[in-house]
Amino acid sequence: MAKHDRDLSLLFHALADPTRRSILTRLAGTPAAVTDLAGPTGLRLPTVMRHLAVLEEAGLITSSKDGRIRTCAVVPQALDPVRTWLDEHRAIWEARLDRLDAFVTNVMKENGT
Amino acid sequence: MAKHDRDLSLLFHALADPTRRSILTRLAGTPAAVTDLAGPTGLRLPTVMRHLAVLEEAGLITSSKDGRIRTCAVVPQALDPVRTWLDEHRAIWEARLDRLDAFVTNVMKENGT
DNA sequence: ATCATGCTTAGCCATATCGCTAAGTATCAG
DNA sequence: CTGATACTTAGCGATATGGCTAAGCATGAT
Repeated sequence: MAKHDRDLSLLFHALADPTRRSILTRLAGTPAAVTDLAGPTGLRLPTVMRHLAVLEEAGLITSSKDGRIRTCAVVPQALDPVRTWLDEHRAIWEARLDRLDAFVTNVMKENGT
Repeated sequence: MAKHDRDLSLLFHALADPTRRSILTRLAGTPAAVTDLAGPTGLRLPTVMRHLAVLEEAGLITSSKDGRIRTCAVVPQALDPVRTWLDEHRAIWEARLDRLDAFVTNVMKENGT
């Protein structure tokens, strides 16, 4: 439970910036070099590097250097914890909405969670 | 597309803090008063108030005051934009993983999306 | 009227974030 | 070797964040 706290915080924080999200979107189709990623943002290279570092720390992207070119690529499974958190909470929230709190409690008992 | 940018940033930022996530979790089952929410965090009231303000600005909770007690409750649909963003990106990312980009494009055409 | 309770506001401090420039380092081309 | 390219590092400034205390205000109980 509390174990994933840091992961989640890093992930959510990484996703909280429009520039970083646009980088992720741009990176979705194909891996790209740092300069290619910087282009459309209109930001300077060091600034973009920082964003990439944040994304990499959160585990959302990987990068490797070939010659003088660093290529960045997306890490699809990285979003799993976010998705899990979302699913759990949506379940509880909607249960509350439908006034089925008891039901949820029951399901959780059945799952042994 | 760019229209939801601010919403998403506010949402992700609100979710990036462990204290705020714990408040949301605590609030999942039942609405609660500010003091009740502050208790388990070990933080002072003004600090908790700030967290609540962030959550409310992001649309994740609502609050109303009855007498001198402010009661906070979760807003379940608030997570929809997050879920949407996640779904879209997971689709693209996994497509890339499985090298089935063409297939996804196809499905999207069939769905008229 | 008085006091306790529950929230609210104002303001301080430390640290983090996001942008930048300037000056590196490391390839690759000629 | 020289120069261009592609990143990298160092460090600065403005603003935002997350915590606090102290003091204020409104309501409920006595």
